[in-house]
Amino acid sequence: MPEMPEVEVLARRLRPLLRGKRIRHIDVYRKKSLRPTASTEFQKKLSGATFADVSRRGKYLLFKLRPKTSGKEITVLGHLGMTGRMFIALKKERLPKHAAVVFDLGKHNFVYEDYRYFGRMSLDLAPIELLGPEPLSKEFTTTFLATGLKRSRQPVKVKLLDQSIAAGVGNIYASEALYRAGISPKLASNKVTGEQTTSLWCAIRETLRDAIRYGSTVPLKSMSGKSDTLFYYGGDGENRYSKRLRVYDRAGKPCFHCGTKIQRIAQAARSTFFCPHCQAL
DNA sequence: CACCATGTTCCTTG
DNA sequence: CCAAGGAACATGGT
Repeated sequence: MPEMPEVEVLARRLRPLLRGKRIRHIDVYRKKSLRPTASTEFQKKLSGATFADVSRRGKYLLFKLRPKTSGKEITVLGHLGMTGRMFIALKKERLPKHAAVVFDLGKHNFVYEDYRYFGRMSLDLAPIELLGPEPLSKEFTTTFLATGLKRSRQPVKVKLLDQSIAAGVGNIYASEALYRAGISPKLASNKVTGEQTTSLWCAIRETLRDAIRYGSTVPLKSMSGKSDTLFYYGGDGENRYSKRLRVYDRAGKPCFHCGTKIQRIAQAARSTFFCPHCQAL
């Protein structure tokens, strides 16, 4: 689920569903999913609190809550890792096998589940201090991007995953943005020209904006077919969105622009997809 | 058994 | 001090 557009769509979906809901009780099935916060502290601080807002920063979700007794607002940070999901379900519905934390909201549960447990929910806000600007905000300028790229010899695809460059860009959209910009993922960051920086800047923003729009218009369905898991992810499908991802997970398939076979390579132990013709070095 | 998977952090090496 | 590479975290699917 979890790159910036997916998290943004999730935040938008959760916001109206959680606002005003009071937490009766919290079940912690996986204490490590709250690291570094202790489960006792988490439960004590949040039991009786009311959700006031849900927002996003990079790939992190921010839950704002009003405490039970008057006091200052509480912020809970959420991260979905690779496989995290969050959704609202009727209490009578069976919990998923890998439910990590479940908030009792009365008639409904707010469920955080994550079968690989790379994600987390915590009261520690330190992670967001290290993030670079939001790529769709005015703080993210071509100059900022150029400066970030200039002092690295890493391949530009690898550098795009650095959250201090543009918060929220992940492995899928890094490949997608480079394809749109016509830049080889292997090009060293400090060799990216000024002109290329500008097209990359545009491509990052277009790619993310399009992905948010896609997620905002497509019905988010569950994999189980039961409750709405508020989940979306997927490459080529049979539906009208089949061209949403242009290179990611399309190794061996023809480039939509020139027909050349899309290539998959490994960079920093992660897959990169690109068109060797449209993104020549 | 092998290799792959939307992410981050820690440890080592240079 | 920093940049870069690799492993670890954990549970699957193919």
